[in-house]
Amino acid sequence: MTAITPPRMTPTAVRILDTAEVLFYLHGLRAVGVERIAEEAETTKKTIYDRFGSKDGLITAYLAQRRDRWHAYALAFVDRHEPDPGAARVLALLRALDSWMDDNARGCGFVNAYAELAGTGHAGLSIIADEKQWTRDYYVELLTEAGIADPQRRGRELALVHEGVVVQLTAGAQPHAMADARSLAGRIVGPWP
Amino acid sequence: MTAITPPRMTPTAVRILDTAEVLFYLHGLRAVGVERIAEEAETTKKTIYDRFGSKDGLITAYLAQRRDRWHAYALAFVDRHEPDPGAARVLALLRALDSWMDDNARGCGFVNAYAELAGTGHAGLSIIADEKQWTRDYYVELLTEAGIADPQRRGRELALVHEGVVVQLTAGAQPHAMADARSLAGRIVGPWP
DNA sequence: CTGCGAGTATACCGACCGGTATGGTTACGT
DNA sequence: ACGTAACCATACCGGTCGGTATACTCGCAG
Repeated sequence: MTAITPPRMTPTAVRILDTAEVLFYLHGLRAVGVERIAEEAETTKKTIYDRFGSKDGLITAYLAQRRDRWHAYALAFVDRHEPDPGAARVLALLRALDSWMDDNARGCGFVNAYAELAGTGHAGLSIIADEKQWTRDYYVELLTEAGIADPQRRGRELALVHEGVVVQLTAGAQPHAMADARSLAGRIVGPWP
Repeated sequence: MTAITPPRMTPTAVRILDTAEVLFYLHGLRAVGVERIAEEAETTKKTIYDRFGSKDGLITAYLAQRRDRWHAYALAFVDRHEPDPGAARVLALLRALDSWMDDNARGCGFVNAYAELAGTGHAGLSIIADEKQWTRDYYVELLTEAGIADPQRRGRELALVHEGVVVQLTAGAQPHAMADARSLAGRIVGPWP
């Protein structure tokens, strides 16, 4: 039995993880050392290793927390802005992304993490795939409850646009990409010729 | 005058750059040390620094070479497979990406590099933006020569799909994403309701 | 009262990092 | 023949990396 102990989220562990989330997202995984996280979280390396076991453990916890945070954000945004099933509710998920990116201008944290983790057998890779699948599935779910035809395929198409716009806005240096994404998404959701 | 001396591409410099391109793409920028590049290129750190000045200089040269290689590949692919203007020729650019990714399964090297460089003032960042703009512009150009209406907007939409499918195929772990991208792109290029 | 978990503080480890220094060997153009 | 550019080999530099060890304080539950 090699049961993996999940980190015990003591108050200091919460502070560590919140600090790590900011730094990892802002500067990248390898660019941020454990010592710097300890300093900015006002604790010590010892405590980080007591709580998370290793830097890889901390990275995994970071990805899981970020995934959960995005899911909660998207769910709440859609429910609050478009509570009723329909095309507008589907498109609200893209608006959630737009709003989310106001505070996340460095692109998709999962794509960025993938860039540094792919090829290694890192535990965080499955969390990254998880997040992408969740967003695809949520589009499909919203299309289904809206009674729109062929929700699976349209959901996957919306997910394509969803990921594409993030890249264009950041690496692509295309500040108006969201408008294109919205109009394209509107046509994917709308009636078909 | 602080004229930047471009690297003199001696035979060894070519070997260094080719090795760097493979290693940087496969493992990431920070994950690969100068010493390892020297070993695998069968040369020495001294020569690397003589030719490229610094690791950042080598990274910049890597991005420039990769950009040029993709441009040449895309141009040649489209011309060879669909020499005549029209919708099929526009879609051939997406097929070029499909083919390109057979040997580049780790996603977009520029998006990956952006993940590690964003926020720094690295010279490579403008090369990344360059590449994204070139691909967008090429879509627009192909649409224009095909005589398709509203080529600017459709070009930007195709570029969205283009970037989106790479993310879904790699970080998204969605092996069938290319089929969705193709059918969506087909509708973007095709007649409008 | 005692034991324990949480946390602090600090020193340390070997390995590796980007980058430099020294010195020597070839090949080639003038 | 001589200078120069390209390259090789190796040792070295200060700094940082992930991770460990030691020793201490504090609050709390038995």
